This record gives sequence, C-alpha cells and structure tokens, in this order.
Amino acid sequence: MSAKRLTAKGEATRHRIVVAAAQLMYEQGISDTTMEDMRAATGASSSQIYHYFADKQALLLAVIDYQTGAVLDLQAPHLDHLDTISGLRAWRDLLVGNQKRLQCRGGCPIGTLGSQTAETNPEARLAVASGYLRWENAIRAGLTAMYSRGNLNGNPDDLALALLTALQGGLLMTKIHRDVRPLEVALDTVLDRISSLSRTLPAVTTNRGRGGRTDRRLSAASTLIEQTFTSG
Amino acid sequence: MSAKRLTAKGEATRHRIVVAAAQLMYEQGISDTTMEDMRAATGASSSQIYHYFADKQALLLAVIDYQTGAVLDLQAPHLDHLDTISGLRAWRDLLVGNQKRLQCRGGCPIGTLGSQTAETNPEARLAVASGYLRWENAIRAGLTAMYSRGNLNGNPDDLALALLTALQGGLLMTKIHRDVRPLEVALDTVLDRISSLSRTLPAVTTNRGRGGRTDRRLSAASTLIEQTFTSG
DNA sequence: CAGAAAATGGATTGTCCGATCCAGAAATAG
DNA sequence: CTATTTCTGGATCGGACAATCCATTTTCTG
Repeated sequence: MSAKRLTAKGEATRHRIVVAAAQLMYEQGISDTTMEDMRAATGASSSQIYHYFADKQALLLAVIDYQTGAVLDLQAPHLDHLDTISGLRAWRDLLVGNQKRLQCRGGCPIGTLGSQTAETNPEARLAVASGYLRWENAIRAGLTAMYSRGNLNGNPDDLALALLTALQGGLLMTKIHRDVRPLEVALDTVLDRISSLSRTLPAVTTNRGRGGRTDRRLSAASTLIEQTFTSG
Repeated sequence: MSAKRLTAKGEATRHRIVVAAAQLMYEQGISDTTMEDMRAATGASSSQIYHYFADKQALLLAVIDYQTGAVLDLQAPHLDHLDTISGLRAWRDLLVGNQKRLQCRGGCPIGTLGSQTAETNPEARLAVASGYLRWENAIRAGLTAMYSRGNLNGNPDDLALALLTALQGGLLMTKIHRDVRPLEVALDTVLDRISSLSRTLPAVTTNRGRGGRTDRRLSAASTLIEQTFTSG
C-alpha cells in the first residue's frame, strides 16, 4: 500500500533483507527466525529493517512474494515445454535433481511458508494460495495444449492440479525421510497416468510388478491404448 | 528412557497434557504454542507439565507419538480393506469427508509436525518419519494383497507410497486453498492409476475431457486393459 | 549549493517465554 | 499408622524477542 520512494541503494538493501529473510525462514521456520537473525545475516541495523518493513508480518509477505518468483524462475526454462511427455519428464528430472542437490533438505519454499501460516495468518495464506495458482496455471497451460491438440484423453485441469499436488506431497515426504524416492514415485505415478492418457508414444516408466520402477519397456496396456488411439 | 512410575491419576494428567498440547500445536504451530497456553488449556500448573516432561522437546515427541496413533485410529476401520478398488474408494471418501467436516482446516496432524521440525529437529523428524512408515505399511499391505492375488499389474510398494504422498500433498494444498478439490483430485488421480492397473472391473472415475471428473463411464482404454488381463 | 528526503547506527524498552525452585497436598507401600 | 513417593500450586528468574526512539549520515532535488 505505502508507495515508498526508494533509492537505488535503498532498493538494494531492501532486497538483501528479503533474500536473507527468505533463506532463514526457509531453513529454520518463520517463528524461529528472529529480527536479530536477519539483522546479523544482512549486516544491517535494526532500524534499517523497520525502515523498509512495518513489522515482521510485512517482511513475511515480501518473502512469500519473493519465493514464489524464485520457484517459478527456477523452472522457467521448462514451463513452456510441459505440453509433451518428454517435456514433462525433463521437468520432473529437474525437480528431482534439484532435491538431490539439496540433499533432500528444505522442501518447497512456498509449501513450507503455506504450511506454517495457513491456520493462523489469513493474509499470508492468501498470498501463498495466490502463488500456487500462478504455478498451477503454468502447468495447466502445458496440459491444456496437449489436450487441445487431441493428445490428452483426460481433464487437463485436474491433471495439472494432480501434478502440482503430487509434487508438494513428494517434496514434503522427501524432506522428512531425507530420501528422494517419495518425490520420484509421486511424480512418476502421475506422469505415468498422463502417459497412459496420451496418444503419443511415451517412454513409459510403468512398473510391471515389483522392482520395475526403472523398467522402460512399454507395457502391454500402454501399447493397447496406443493402438486404440491411433486406430480410433 | 526414564521409566517413571505413574499413578492412575498421574497417567490421566499426563494424557490430558499431551492431548491439549497436540491440539494446540496442530492449530497454532509448535513454536507459537507456549507452555503457558498448554497450562491454561489443561488447568494444570506449570510444575505439573515439567513433572511429566523434561522440557518442551520431550512433550513434542509425546505429541508426535500421540498424533500418529490418532491418525491411524481414525482410519482403522478402512485400513484392512485397502485390497480392493471399492475399499480404496471408501477410504478416499473417509479422508475427503473428514476434511470437509473440518472445513479444510488443519491438514495432516503428522505432516504439519514433520514440516515444522524436519530441518531443525532431527529427533522429531525421525519420529515423524517413523510414524509415516507405519502408515505407509498399512497402505502397502492392501496393495500387496491385491498384487499377490494377481489383481494389480504394478509395483505395490511404489503405488502405496504414491497414494500416501498424494494424500499429503492434497491435505497441504487443501488447507492452503481452503478447498477440498486438491485432495479429491490428488487421490482420485492415483486411484484411477491403480484402477487402470487392476484386473477387476473398476467404477472408473477417469475423466474423458473437461468437466468429466464425476463421469463414471468406463473408458475405452480401461475396457481394453480389462480384456487384455482376462484374455491373457 | 542549500534544503528535504531517505538511509543508517545502535541503544533501549516492555513483554513474553522456557525453565527452575520451594514448598505442601495426596496417594502409595510396608 | 508412618515413611516414602508421587503429584500439585504458584512465584520467580534470566534470557530472548519484536518493536521504538533519536541522532547522524548519505543521497536526492530544485
């Protein structure tokens, strides 16, 4: 609301504070991140923080906004190619690889903020929900394109939401178990579902019995579906 | 570790404290729940809490244990019947109905604890992970039974994990959006996947195009899969 | 070059919170 | 009945925390 006038220097300081706050809140949670923590992390003074943010709540809202952008930026190169199975698989690989790189720590920057605020901070909850909608829209755009081309025999809205939701659950379980498998399995299961509803020939990771997660043979079922679509 | 001797009265007081702490931590988060909050909620005195629990951490661990039991108890009637599609759907209806009853508030009691502790509290993280394993095992037992009967053409371990993970993501998104749809769609998508890998004739909720989430007709693909399984 | 506005430094304040302490009451065991 | 253990009450302490205040420096503007 307050359209404060900011110097280039002021803008930089404000940004430094938001970035540091985002990182700290991501690592230790919102309540356990003190103003002093952020002050120390930025090398700023207490009054600087309160110069740019009315209170901790205002800073939190700025963090939510920043993290939403950061999450979408990270995926930006892939978000325009979610209209093919291979594009979806590449996106999946990015997300899984990213968690491996982080040693399965942290989870989703947006999800952790949402989880902490949903019940006690309506303003923050709405900001997070709005961030999720931007994300969901990007995924939906890809699946809708598939659908419009006639390459997806299912509801693209539902499948987009299912993908994002599986991703969120996968990130949560992965950080709790310190194991990337939940994320892999969650995404692969929904992607396999999408593949099975797709008329294009997918590199199916469908499991045929135990231990078959890395099996890349086409399943009989998928083959039949393929035949159905191409002959119908 | 400390095998303290407890009177019946003492046991009751201890239990009251755990239940109140669980509820408060569920509603306002761990850090934002103070010892004074719990003291007031139970009508106990400060020294009573510290008589039964060494510190807040010990109380938290008791809460995690309690919530794990509560979550499993709630589903107990259904957990023995997750070896058929209809049993799985009934379980899904319980979970969805429960969230509706709660007006989409709160999310998963275990997940919220895990999300808050995973990065900063190794002991709590392991306790939550252990709780999830119990839950996952129950689901896996059902799918493994299906698999053993030859009614599931997929990896039951992966599908069980996918189900639980979809549930967790669904609960998170549902509480943030205050809308039960993410939970419904997340579970239905994985259940549809399981149905499509099942040789029994499912009441498929597969979507055929937009707006088809409530469509219960059998899809051509499912019919073909069915024929494949029964003729092979 | 003024004068105004923005940015910074650092001490301070009042409150809250986890934890401790010292009793005394109630229950149990011998 | 009495000694011992368990249970309860409530005051209190030291530290941490969000937020405020006032002064000073730096940057912008006309």
